[in-house]
Amino acid sequence: MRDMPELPEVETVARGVHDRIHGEMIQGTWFSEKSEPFKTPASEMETALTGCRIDAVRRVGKHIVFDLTPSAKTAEDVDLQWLVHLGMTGRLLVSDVDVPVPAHTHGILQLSSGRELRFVDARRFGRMALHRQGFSGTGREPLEITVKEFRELFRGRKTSIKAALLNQKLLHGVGNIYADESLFRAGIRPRRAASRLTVKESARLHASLQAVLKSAIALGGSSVSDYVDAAGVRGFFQLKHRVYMRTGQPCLVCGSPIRRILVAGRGTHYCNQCQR
DNA sequence: ATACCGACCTGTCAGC
DNA sequence: TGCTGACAGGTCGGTA
Repeated sequence: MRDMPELPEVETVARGVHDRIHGEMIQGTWFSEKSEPFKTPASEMETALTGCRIDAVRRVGKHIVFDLTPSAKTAEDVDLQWLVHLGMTGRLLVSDVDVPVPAHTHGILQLSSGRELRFVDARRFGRMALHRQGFSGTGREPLEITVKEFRELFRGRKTSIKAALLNQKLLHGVGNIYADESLFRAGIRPRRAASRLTVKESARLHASLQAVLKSAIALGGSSVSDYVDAAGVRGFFQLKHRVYMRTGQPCLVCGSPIRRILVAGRGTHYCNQCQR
């Protein structure tokens, strides 16, 4: 089981990084040669970030947003933000400078406390970028959307409900694990057409999605320090998930074997008895 | 416009 | 034992 940063994990990381480094100044930066995956060129990030104060670190969707105050304020940079997306394998570490830099480190912020914020990402699906207009994400926040708005997201969508849940332009923050888990808890098959959910079903899905995300955030809280300071999440997910990666194992509700199919190109896990 | 699919990238693991 | 290939998936860009 690998760590796959979705909303709860990103929330956990963002809170942990905020608690450790907010208020610090960025005294310098380093970015790896492999700058191709970066949305903003490394030289541009270097120039913009150096001298900034980190006011806050927070989550928007699956993005980690650093709210910055530049040293020499210009109108252009008043709302400067630094965005980090962890992709599949990205980690943010707060380390003392004498701690060896891990393999696959692609970005470092040198902080006024003498520590460093390090972005480590073996697979390089992660991204770093500057943003200047107030980043609000690509879609709606799953934890804030009302049940009525939630239902309206899927109106006219020919695609499956699972694909719709994963579509970051509709909701942002939901990934493969929480899509499967919330559909199981709502009793809805992943291949159901999004536009065909009944009012009751979309209400159940809204409730179960929020419940599972909140529950995972609560569990993630205890993993914050481990995650940020050291190696990574040691699979606190398995304790909670009921279908994800449980192919062939008995459903925890009815006992029938959990099935695995491909939906929207993703491994998708569900119970054929409990989900209709 | 919406929807779908392959590419990106490398660590892990099953199977020989 | 050691190697090979399939697999994992968030997002983006190309195509239907």
